Amino acid sequence: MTTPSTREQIIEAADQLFYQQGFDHTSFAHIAEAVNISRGNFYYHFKTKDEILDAVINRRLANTRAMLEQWEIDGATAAERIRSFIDILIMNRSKIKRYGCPVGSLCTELAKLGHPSQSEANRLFTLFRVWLRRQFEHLGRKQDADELAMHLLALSQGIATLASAFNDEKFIKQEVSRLHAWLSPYAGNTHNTR
Amino acid sequence: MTTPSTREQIIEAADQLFYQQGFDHTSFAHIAEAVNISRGNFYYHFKTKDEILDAVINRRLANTRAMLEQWEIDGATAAERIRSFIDILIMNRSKIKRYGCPVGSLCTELAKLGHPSQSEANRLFTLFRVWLRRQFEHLGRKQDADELAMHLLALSQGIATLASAFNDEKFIKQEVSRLHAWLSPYAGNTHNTR
DNA sequence: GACGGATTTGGACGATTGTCCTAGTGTTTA
DNA sequence: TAAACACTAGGACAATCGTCCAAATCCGTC
Repeated sequence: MTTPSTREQIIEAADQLFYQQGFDHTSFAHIAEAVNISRGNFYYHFKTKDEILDAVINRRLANTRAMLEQWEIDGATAAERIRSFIDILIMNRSKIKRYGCPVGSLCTELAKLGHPSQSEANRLFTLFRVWLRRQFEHLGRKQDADELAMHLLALSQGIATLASAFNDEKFIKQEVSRLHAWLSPYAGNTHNTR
Repeated sequence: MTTPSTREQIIEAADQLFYQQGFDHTSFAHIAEAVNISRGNFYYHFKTKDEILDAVINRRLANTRAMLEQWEIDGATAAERIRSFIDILIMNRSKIKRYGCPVGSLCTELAKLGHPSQSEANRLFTLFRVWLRRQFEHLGRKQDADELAMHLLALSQGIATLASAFNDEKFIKQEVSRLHAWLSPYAGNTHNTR
């Protein structure tokens, strides 16, 4: 068990703080306190705050790719794999209730700031979109696979937003049940190979 | 045609800027420039920035109430009234594409900031929720009226978020069509009084 | 033990933030 | 005309922001 490098500690702390407090509102002082280093130390590891943001986004991209690959390994059928996606709403419900969706809230904030890394952050959405699209194609929905993927993505976003606004975990469970019921007709009568 | 008071001009400018740039990132200087007044003038009209926020929220609450009442007047049936709600996604698609949903993005930001006016902002969501619930009750769905209302609200949120991230107006139209198709089974075979 | 590169510290910097005050300009009322 | 009031301009203020630097410290190598 090696101790993570300072650079990685900064990225990890920034990742969490950007999620919990937002990018703009998170200052160097906040991150420094979390990692327990001096403010001046940042310049050695990152030239600007935007460089930290890029590192955080890359970290999230890598984590997301790893997660999708794992689902690909664990899920025997495409329907099962899509259920893995739906169930992250349940698994992360506690944090979602407090801070919403990490992807959606970051993209929305960067859009409002007109931030140059906006397109990089949006790649997180694209990752899910492409992956989900492929799953729906496996379910024999070649025609509207992308539409179904986007629909599922959109609903997940909205669920996170409302769960946070109404501080309601039960709503998440309710909508997840709805989603599973919505998915089941697609799940049947196809050869669910990968 | 009377010229609006300075106070109202401030609130209106702040409303737009909070939507376009976010609350935290919008400074007194931004608003002052938009209204063309000196920065020092603020203190006469508003003691703190939070007071401006409250005024903006109240303005949005009033506007939303007026809009819902108008829909109540214009729509002959409950289904027609719900369609009015769905169609704001189309009407505002240009701004939604750029800045997302004004309600959702504000509530998400205030939640991350831990801002005291968070609950006030969430009343905007409640306004829509209660109104939609009543419409679904009119459609004879007493049992799950609230669930349907929340579902519709959530999907609208997600559509706005993704349309903004992917900079895609066509996606809005696509999802609105889906929504109308989703609604039509509910719309039939009931007495659609108000 | 001495050297040298990697890492960290604490603080300086100019700019910007929200807040607050005083002086001044208008406009209405007596 | 004079007093009272509503409103505005401009700047001071302490704090905080992101950025940047010089000096100190750590640590492995000769």
